[in-house]
Order: sequence, then C-alpha cells, then structure tokens
Amino acid sequence: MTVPPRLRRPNPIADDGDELHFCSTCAFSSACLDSGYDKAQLRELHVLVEHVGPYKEGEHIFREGEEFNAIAAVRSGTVKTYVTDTEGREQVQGFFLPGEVIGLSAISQGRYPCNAVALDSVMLCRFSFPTMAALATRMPGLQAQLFRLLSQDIGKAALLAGNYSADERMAAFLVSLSRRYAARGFSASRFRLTMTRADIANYLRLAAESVSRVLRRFQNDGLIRVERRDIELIDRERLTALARNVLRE
Amino acid sequence: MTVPPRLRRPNPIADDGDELHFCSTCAFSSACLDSGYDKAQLRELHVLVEHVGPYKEGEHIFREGEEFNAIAAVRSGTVKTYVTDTEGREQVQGFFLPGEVIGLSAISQGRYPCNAVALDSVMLCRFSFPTMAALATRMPGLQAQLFRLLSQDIGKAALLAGNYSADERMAAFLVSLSRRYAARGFSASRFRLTMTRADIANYLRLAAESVSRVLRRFQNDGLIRVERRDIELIDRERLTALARNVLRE
DNA sequence: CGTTCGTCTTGACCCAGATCAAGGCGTGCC
DNA sequence: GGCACGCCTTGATCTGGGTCAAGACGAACG
Repeated sequence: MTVPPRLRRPNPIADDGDELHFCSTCAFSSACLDSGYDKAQLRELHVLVEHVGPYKEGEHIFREGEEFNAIAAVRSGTVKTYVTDTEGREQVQGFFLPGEVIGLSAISQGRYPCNAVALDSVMLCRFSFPTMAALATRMPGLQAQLFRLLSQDIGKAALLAGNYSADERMAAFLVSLSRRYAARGFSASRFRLTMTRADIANYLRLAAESVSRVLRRFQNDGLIRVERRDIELIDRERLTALARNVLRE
Repeated sequence: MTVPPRLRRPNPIADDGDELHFCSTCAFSSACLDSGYDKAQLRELHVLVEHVGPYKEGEHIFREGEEFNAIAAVRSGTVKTYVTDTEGREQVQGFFLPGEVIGLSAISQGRYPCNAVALDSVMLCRFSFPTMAALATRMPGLQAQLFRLLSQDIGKAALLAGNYSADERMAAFLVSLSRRYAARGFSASRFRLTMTRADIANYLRLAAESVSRVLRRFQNDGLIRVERRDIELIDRERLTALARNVLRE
C-alpha cells in the first residue's frame, strides 16, 4: 500500500485520562468499540491504525501484485478497484465509499490481486494486517469482526455476477449507493456519482452508451432526476422493486 | 446444516499412542497439520470435526435462511450452491469439489445466504464454526487459514462476474474443474461433469443450448472430447489460452 | 474569452447469444 | 420389453445491448 508522504500520522489518541476515542470510521469499520475492551487493549488497538491521505484523484492506493501489508477503511472520498486483462482492458471490481474496507481479497495471496485508485480526494484509516491478526488472537471480538467483513465481501461479489438486465443492474447500483451513503449519515436520495459513466458501465458489464440511455429512460419514467454527476432518486419504491432480484430481497 | 441421521459420527481418531491423524480432506482444507501443534491441541482440533453423510443426489445440505452453525469440507461428491429469485428462477452460485469448503459466506449473517444441494453421493467433514472460531483465538495457524479461505472466496466470486464470451467462460470452467480435480489427485484431463447442462449454463450465465453448442464446437476444433457427462481435455494449451482472461493469468 | 480535451449523449446498425420448436437418446420403471 | 420422462442436441428466428459515428456540453487553461 502506497502512502502519500505528505500525510502519514498515527491515529491521534484523545487520551484525556479516562477515555480513548477512535475516529468514527475506525469505530464503524472495526467495531472495536462494541466489545468492551479495557484501556490497555484500546491503546493496543489504537496503535495499529494510521490515518493516511489525502490521495488525490487518479492516485493509486495499491497496485496489483504489490505485497500485502494492510487493509484500510475509507474515511472520505471514493475508491475504485479494478484489474486489467491481457489486452489491457480494465475491469472495475468495485467502488468503496466512506466506512467501507479495501484490501480484504489480498489476504489469501499475500499480494494485492487488484489495483485501487482514488476517484476524488480520499482519506483512509490504514490497519496493519499482521498486527491486526496478532491482536485478533487475543481479542475474540476483533477476530469475529474480521470474519464478518471477509464473509460479507464473498456475498457482495456474488451480486453483480447474476444474469440481469441493464435496468435491473442500474437500479440495483443506484439503490445500493443510496443505502450505503445513508448508512454513513449522508442523504439517501441525493448524491453525487463520483465515477464516470464509463466506470459505472464497466462495473455493471454494460457499454457506457447503455448507461446513458438507461439513466435517461429512468428520468423520463420519473424514477430519478439526473444532471451530469448529480443524481436524485425520486421513486425509491419502484427503483427498489426493479433491483429486488439483484439485491436479493 | 441438515445432517442425515443415518451417518453422523465424530472424526475417528487414530490415536495409536504417538500420533493423531486427520482424514486427508480435513488436513487439506483446514491445513491443521502444517502448523506444528502439540498433541493436546491436535486432540482439540479433532473434536470439532464430524464426518457426515452420505447425502444422496438431490438432498439438501443447508437451505437459505437456516441458522448458520457449521462450515464443511467436501470429502467426496459434488455440492451445488444456488439461490432462487422472486420469480422462482434458480441462480447457480458455485460447484464444490472434494477438498473445497462450503458455508463461508454464511458467517457474516449468521444464516446461510443460499441453498446447498448434493449433485451425487456426498460425504462431508463438518466443522462447528463457533468452536472453530474459539479455537482459532488460541491457534494462530488456524486463524490464518480461516482468513485465507475467506479471502480466497472473495477472489473466486469475482471471476465469473466479468464480461466474457461464451467460449471464454466455458473454457475457464473446464480448465478450473481440471485444476481443482488435479489438486486432489484426480485426473486433470478426464473427468465427469456431475452437473447437468442446465446447471452449467446457469452458472456461466448462458442458455443450456449455448453450452451444448460451445461444447460441440470445442470438440470439432479438437479441444475436447465429450460424451454425455464424460469429458476429456485434449488441447489444454489452447483451452487455457482461451480461459486466460477469465482466470487472470 | 476562445480553445481544447475529456465526458456524456443520441442515433443507426449489428451480432452473440437467447428463445422457440422439434426431435434423439438413455435410463429407470411397470 | 416398451413406455415415459429427463436430459441433451440441433436448427430457425429474434432481440437486448454492443459498436460505430457524430456531435454537445463543461471545466480547465492559456
């Protein structure tokens, strides 16, 4: 994992005698706070976190084949992961929003199996994985959380694998973004698409032109309002209905 | 996880004074043996394994929504996992051969997120997950192996998600089966397709007719020889070349 | 302020693979 | 044996979304 030299600092601990605080992203993604650790343990947990960034648009966080040393939670911004095939064509694997964790698929190989790039200005909470695994042997709550995170991603990866129409994929994509933003306290109905149409298309296994056409049609049908990268979900009801097969509900 | 009452027994321990043995499937999938445990630890590891089966063709091992209690390694036979959408259409998620582990995606939810059914006569090594997680806190090697297994599956799930042609998908499917059989000591070039054409098609997001046609064409081109469910890979070279984008190599 | 470049849209056409239809072929059961 | 039912194959046709081509629109920059 590449770290911009301009900002690399340990997670600042607010140690005011009685309490230690994690930033909300660390807390959210590692769920450390839920498990009732004592102060010594909290201090240990703190040292494995490092706040890094900002990565600016287009800057890589890690590249395929690099040695795996850390997973990271997104604090702000959007990260795209992708691979390139033998003909140099890009395949987008996922978009990671604030609170979401990148790098998990690297554990099994010891190397990152894909590239991760910032789509806008990105701040990360970086967790040294060897340290984390070592701590996990003494903190069952942390181990359980790691198992959960890993297992979750297996399920997520299976979603877009299905045999769905362009409309279903697009609806699922929008509903998913909406929910994920909402989970972190952002608006569920208005947000910015931080990725290009080409990225969306590639992720959904469509052509960029199809993305454009589907969005246009969704707007004509009163499902959404879209202007360049700003989008508003108007009829969440019907969008969710369209997405239900993809999202499995 | 449903266990056929006719056969449910603890992993028989060959405790001949000095050594404990795992069945090769347990050893292979849990990698317990690699980690230099002492005898007391090995005994603990043994009790979390249970050999169950046979499940006969069509019999379910677990169903979507059931409470998660165990992961399992396939000892013999083939397991298919699938989900059903709102219109009752099946979506095949994967096929699991001897040595492979089912149930990992259930960890995050505490419930199985899909159905698992035996495609032929299936024997399993069943690992109680709560017990395993508890042991893992004391056995770093076991924890690491669990992390590896989980992380591996994230990568696997991403494979068939890509934007590939029917030929590429089919070639990748055959090469993947071949390698997975070879890894467990079976022939890499001749094996039996234990699933129907419809299952293969569904898994590869094709129509059954397309599977039939592609296999036929592969045979005419001298890549394979296929007769009903028996298949022989003739030109592994060219098949692998066809599959290289899907398999990422 | 105009130029440029990347991004996005829109239309026309095309094709891989789906769907529909019609058997063939093994296997198990009466 | 012969009947029936899955499973598989093969051919004919159709279509969702890809591809190609041609701009439109904005943001960044001189």
